[in-house]
Amino acid sequence: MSSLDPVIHAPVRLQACAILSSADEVEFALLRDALEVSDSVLSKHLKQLEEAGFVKVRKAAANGRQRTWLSLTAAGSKAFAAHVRALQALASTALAAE
Amino acid sequence: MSSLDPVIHAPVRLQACAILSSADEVEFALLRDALEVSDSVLSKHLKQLEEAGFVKVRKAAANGRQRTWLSLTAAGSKAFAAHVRALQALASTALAAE
DNA sequence: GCATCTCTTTCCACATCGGAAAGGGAGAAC
DNA sequence: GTTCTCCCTTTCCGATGTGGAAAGAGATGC
Repeated sequence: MSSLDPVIHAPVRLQACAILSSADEVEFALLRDALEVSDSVLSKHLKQLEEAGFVKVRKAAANGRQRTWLSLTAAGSKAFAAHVRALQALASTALAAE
Repeated sequence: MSSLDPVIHAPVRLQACAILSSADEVEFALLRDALEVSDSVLSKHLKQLEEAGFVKVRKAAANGRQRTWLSLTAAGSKAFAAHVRALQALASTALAAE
């Protein structure tokens, strides 16, 4: 019945996708702080999203330090949007009773 | 950061709450079929919701067979509504970028 | 009694998760 | 040019969650 993608549904990744969908690119450290997770935890979640083809990783050995920039792929945006729609469908089922 | 309740967020329980919130009472078998899970799986998820104070179980040894009726408690409705609001907040963050 | 229906509980194997710590890899410092 | 530091990655670990199968339990119906 459900079209809830488990790769996206996990709280950390769901919120990561929401943040990523709100900007072209987001820095690793910014995402880590926003989600309030450790480096390793974020890295592991991003790996899952990347392996699912939802996130693109860009390493920029930019001015001085190296930084990692994350963004949703087209497939990622699409999957996230579908996920949100599925959640909204759930919620509207609920709201219909009020 | 997140106000996503893990007891509610798990897909099976999230959908169970959505269904329960759309009716006064729902029969065990109907919920099981709607969620497409086995008896044991539904029973275990309901137990978690019950222990969290979100679901009330009513056993009706009614006409012939015994039936189990489920409903959200006031706390359950409140928690589910809060959860939906948290999800909507996430989604709106995302939509702001479009 | 004995079977039947309707859950509930137990057992088990497996996946997921987070934290700590060790491991790179790329510049910066000296 | 070796060492240091920064910025992630990966590994290791224990804890938790999940589903399926099967046994159990409680209330009828025969």
